[in-house]
Amino acid sequence: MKKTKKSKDFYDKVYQVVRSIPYGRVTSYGAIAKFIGSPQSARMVGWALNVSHKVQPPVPAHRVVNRNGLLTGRSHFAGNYIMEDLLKSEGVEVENNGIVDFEKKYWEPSNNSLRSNDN
DNA sequence: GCGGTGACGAAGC
DNA sequence: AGCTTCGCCACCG
Repeated sequence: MKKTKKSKDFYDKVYQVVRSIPYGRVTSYGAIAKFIGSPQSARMVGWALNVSHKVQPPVPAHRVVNRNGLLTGRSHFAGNYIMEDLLKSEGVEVENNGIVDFEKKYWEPSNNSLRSNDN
């Protein structure tokens, strides 16, 4: 009964990592892609997040921004304000479509964090 | 089955 | 320093 995971594995990993993002933290597509094993496949991460809205438990895609810290995918949410509003609600300051102190808020995916949240 | 596209990223110009 | 091209691979027509 092998199911030939194919790309499903990639998607699943993306969701796992994104869900593991701590409150008030953000990460980048490339970081997730790299963590998965395809550092150049950052686009696939974005595509995975594109369908993440129908995945459950819900994936906090608003915590995922590009490597610049810009909210590039905000227009893919229910509203253009959703992503920014959610981030602000979590204590992440957003200005000019970008995350303030992105380096401080930046969270890098790690296997340790997937098992238990102990930073 | 192929070409165009994409919530990215890095390199090239 | 800003724009363009390539790569990556899955999805859509």
